[in-house]
Amino acid sequence: MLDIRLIREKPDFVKSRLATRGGDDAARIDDVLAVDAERRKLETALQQCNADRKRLSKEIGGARGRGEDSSELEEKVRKIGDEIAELVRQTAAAEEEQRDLLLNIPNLPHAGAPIGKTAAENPIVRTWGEKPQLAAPVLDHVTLGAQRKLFDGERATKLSGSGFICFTGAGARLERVLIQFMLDLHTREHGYLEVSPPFLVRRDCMVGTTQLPKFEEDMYGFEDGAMFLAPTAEVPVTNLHRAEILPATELPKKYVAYTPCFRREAGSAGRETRGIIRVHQFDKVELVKITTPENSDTEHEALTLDAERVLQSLGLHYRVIELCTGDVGFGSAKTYDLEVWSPGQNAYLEVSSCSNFEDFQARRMNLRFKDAEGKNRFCHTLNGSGTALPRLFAALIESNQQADGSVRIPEKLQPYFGASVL
RNA sequence: GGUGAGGUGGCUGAGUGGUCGAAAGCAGCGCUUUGCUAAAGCGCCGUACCCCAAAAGGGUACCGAGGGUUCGAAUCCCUCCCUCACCGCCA
Repeated sequence: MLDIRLIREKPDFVKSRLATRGGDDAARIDDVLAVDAERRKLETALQQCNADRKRLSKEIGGARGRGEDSSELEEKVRKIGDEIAELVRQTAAAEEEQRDLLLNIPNLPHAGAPIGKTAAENPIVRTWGEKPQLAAPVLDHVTLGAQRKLFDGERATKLSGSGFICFTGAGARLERVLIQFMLDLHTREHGYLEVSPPFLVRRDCMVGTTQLPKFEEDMYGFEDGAMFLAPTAEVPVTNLHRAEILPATELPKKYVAYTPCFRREAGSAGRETRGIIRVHQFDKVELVKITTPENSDTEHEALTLDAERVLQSLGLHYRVIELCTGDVGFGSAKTYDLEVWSPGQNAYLEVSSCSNFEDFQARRMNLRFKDAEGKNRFCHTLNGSGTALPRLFAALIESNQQADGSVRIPEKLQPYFGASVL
């Protein structure tokens, strides 16, 4: 959520920053400003009435204490009471309208974000490793998975419908081992605290981390929208500190969490749906940082490197791209995507998205910290998916396939997996 | 799921209809005195929002949340959430 004061004080700046995203968000700024002006007018009138009532009510108390007649005063206050009731109604309506508007306005792109309209304009920041030299024919993960019986899409569909996957045998083992490998890497070498949060969260949490109200159709909700299956661990983990004021000495908070993630993927049927690339339920190991505004850029770079370490450790060729202003997500100011090379698809595949939300989520969650001067300020929140498991899995087996049809297990993973080939 | 007890400022804890934004204590900040650690006295010590060009200043709201009763609610009534205890059921 954007700061209403920033909008009030620098509307042109806000509009021009929003315009770099494309779309008509700039027009909404005028709507917000109009509602804000009206709201404040109402609030001032309401406060005046409240002050009058408070004063007169005390007079009534005093008069009664002295045994004097107060019926005239009471009549006066009764009238003010009616006025207050009406003003309260109007003020509440204006507040709600303002909040609804604000909740649907995206974050301002980071000052240094590359300007662009579509994903095609995302610059490549850096590239690591090289495409593996594989003997022809190069098989994709679907074929490899079928040959090695690593997962069973048909039977998963029998259980839950299309878009679900069931890992089996060595595949299930590899999946589990990747999770543990990542958790160990981030806790032991990068200083993250492991948490294992609930997967079901209240509606408030989904609003806090910007999934709602805009993307409700992509979420699995139930109990009349009161509860949701988390689409990413970012939701429960970031919300751990919702409505808290953290001591500055405790920042940055660094969390790593493994959770399954649930997404409807509404409207994406047929796109990238081959195999296990896009499914409704998948495992993910997520990194979350909560920092001060001063340190958020530095921490964001470090977070991205931490996520990259996973791919490096597994010897997977990847590149880092930065999302341009037209492609960056609704709540994010700045995002790096990690794209791993998929030999089977002969393309780069997004496995990890490292975003800096600045204070956009913190304002929604009322997540603050006490700075050196004792002032309460909003935190900055960052997260990077420490990698979506099925995609990592796919790239891993494709990149390590051997001429004889077996799959080599990367060295770092062997102690976890217990074998060198699959 | 049932029954009971509760939710008050950073913490402890008073307060059952009218100068209560809220006693007192602790912690914290400042000053004074004595002074080796330390002690005593005094003062300050919540958040959000609104008005004001800004500062100064003024105002409103907030005692788990939301409604209601009333001229007036921390205080009375209703609903919900949460915590604790016990009982039941159960992986």
